[in-house]
Amino acid sequence: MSQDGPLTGAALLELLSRPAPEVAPRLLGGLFGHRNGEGAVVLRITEVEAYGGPDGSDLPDPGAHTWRGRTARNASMFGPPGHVYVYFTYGMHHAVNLVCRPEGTAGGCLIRAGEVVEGAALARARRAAGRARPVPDAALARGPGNLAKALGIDLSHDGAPLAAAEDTAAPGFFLRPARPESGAPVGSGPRTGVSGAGGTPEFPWRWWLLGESSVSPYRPAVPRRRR
DNA sequence: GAGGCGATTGCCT
DNA sequence: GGCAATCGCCTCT
Repeated sequence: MSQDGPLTGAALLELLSRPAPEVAPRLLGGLFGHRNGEGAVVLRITEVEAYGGPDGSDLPDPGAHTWRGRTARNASMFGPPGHVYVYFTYGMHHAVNLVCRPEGTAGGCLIRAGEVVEGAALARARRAAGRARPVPDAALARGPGNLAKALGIDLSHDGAPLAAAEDTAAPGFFLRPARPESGAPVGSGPRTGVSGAGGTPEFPWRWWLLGESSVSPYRPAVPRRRR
């Protein structure tokens, strides 16, 4: 994939090399897109969460998949920045993170929600699969599982590189962060669905654009009942 | 090798 | 608001 737009590629890598809680708010309002053989879907990011590293690291995060160290599943989170970490959960949902921090250190930003600004027809078709009712446009990419589905993302994309600008011909991912001076009102709070210490107000590592209908509702982690 | 559970979602009551 | 669906990964035996 064409990796380096002249200046933007370097700027993107510089941004993504920082700790995730620093990067995440900067992603709000930016564009994130994915193109494959079916076409491209592009989002304006409206909700993100930051995740850190393992116990004993310089950014320990008991709510992160990396908390117990590197495994085959989370290896991408320890990889170089400017790539994506895709995981599969609940037996049916995928979610996508942008890997942050230099290689060897773990961190990432979970893209939780966005407003579809390009490829809405394709996103609608993907989201409609297996459903009785149509999906409102504001909900096409509301929630990490829905967002991954709208973008056509699955485990085969884990570790894929991120380009700094959209190449309208090449398949793959691209990211265009928001301009730092864009002063849109932002909310922040505890991360959704994170259990244990990582879900406490001490980790207010979720950010969203206020007043956006595509932002997912907050849900605290619910301990699963035993059968 | 087995068992538990999850950075969720959508339907049902 | 409650809860089933569904399976790969992780932990423990």
